Amino acid sequence: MSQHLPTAPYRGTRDFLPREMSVRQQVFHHLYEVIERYGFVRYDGPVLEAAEIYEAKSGREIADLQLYTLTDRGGRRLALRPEMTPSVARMIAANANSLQFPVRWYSHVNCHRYERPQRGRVREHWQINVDVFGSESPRCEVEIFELIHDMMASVGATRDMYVLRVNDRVLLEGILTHIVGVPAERIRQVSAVIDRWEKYPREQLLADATELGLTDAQFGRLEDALKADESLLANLPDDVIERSQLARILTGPAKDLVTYDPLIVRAFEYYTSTVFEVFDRDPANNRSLFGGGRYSDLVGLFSDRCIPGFGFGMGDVTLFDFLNTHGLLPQPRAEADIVVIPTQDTLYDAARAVAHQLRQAGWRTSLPLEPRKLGKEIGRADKTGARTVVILGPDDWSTGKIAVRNLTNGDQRTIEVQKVTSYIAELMSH
RNA sequence: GUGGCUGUAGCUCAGUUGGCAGAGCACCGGGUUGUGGUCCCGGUUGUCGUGGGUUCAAUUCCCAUCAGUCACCCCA
Repeated sequence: MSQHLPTAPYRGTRDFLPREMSVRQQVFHHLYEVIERYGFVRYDGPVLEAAEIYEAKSGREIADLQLYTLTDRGGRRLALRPEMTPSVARMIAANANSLQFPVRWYSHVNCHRYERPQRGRVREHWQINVDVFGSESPRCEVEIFELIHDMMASVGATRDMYVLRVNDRVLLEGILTHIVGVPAERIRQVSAVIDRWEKYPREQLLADATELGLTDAQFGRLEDALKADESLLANLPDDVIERSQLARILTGPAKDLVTYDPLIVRAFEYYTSTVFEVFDRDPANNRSLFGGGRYSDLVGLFSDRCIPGFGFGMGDVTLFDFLNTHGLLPQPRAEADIVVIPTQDTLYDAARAVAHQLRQAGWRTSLPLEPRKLGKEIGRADKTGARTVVILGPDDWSTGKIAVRNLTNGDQRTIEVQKVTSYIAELMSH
């Protein structure tokens, strides 16, 4: 009685078999292409980092509860990266003296968080990270927002399927300070209440606010402020508006890229002004798809230089839920375009030569590895998705000919072997 | 970390007044020797998630545990 190891992947992690991988590759290929079209260049980095880089700025929840940590043989405390932003900030700091700012960088990496798996959330996810470093200009925001819409369009999404909700912590702070009258030391806690605004009943929010020292009148002003549109910004002092990149966007021609929403807060502590989240409009995925923001100080963890960053992370789990919900997932790609089948084992080397010719011409071509009856082999070729089979039989071959069968419509023609690539090119073109 | 639901062949599932397990699909082979997608025939596959308990006997009842799933917390 043998005891085998489990075949299931570790909880919250996923195997990607070729069929799923094909779908993923197609989707990500579209995204990479759009990102690179904006002039972003790809980087990568280690999955292990010093645990400290997350404990400083990522937020208590992540550092205390969701970090995979380990101690190496030298006693160093390490963590599996739960997100990429601290890593890229580290790389920027390390290479700041040789980079020409601003830089546009992107990556696609796996990140780990120790969480309880459920819809939209696993323990290892694959996240695309897109960041601009070295510019305070609101043009960073505009460029990234435009990029996001292009990325969504590239995978088939239309603007009615999702919404890009944007806020600015500078504006939020201004509202809390100057309109609601929240003391500076309570801003963060009140922000956390706002983060939960859409999920909690009003009584709960009121109770939380009261506990933080807000009067009923203040809570009323908070409610009104959070319901208001961008006209509210007129009530804020000039110096607050001055410090906000978003305020300038909301009054300019790029305004229609985003929806201003004072409820967007985000948990990462390192965000300093603009914050945004993309939401699926379908109620089946009632959570944010992905998001990002502006962080002025993160590079400062590693260096005296102050290099601002602005960017976002897009995780695969929520993205694929979105694509699935909207029927936007592509079909897996066929394993091969063409299968070359010898009807007798003695014709294997001849088939190999024909296959080689087709591969030289760029076709994905496979040969059976085990001898089988022709009918079986054609059936197998069909199931793998090949649209064409080339059949080598002794009679045809002795006169320099082969049979080419179109599996889509069953048409078959016997042609001279020298013409195989041009004939198939013609066949595949429609 | 908290709570609800679920756990039988590779997949989707059926299977109780407790008696040593089934279907469809998939996979493999055959229906005469070089022609698939339909049809017919045959075959492989399960410690009934795991460990205990009750019982003459448990897939079926009880407990625990693990896993999946949904919600909460939080977030991507």
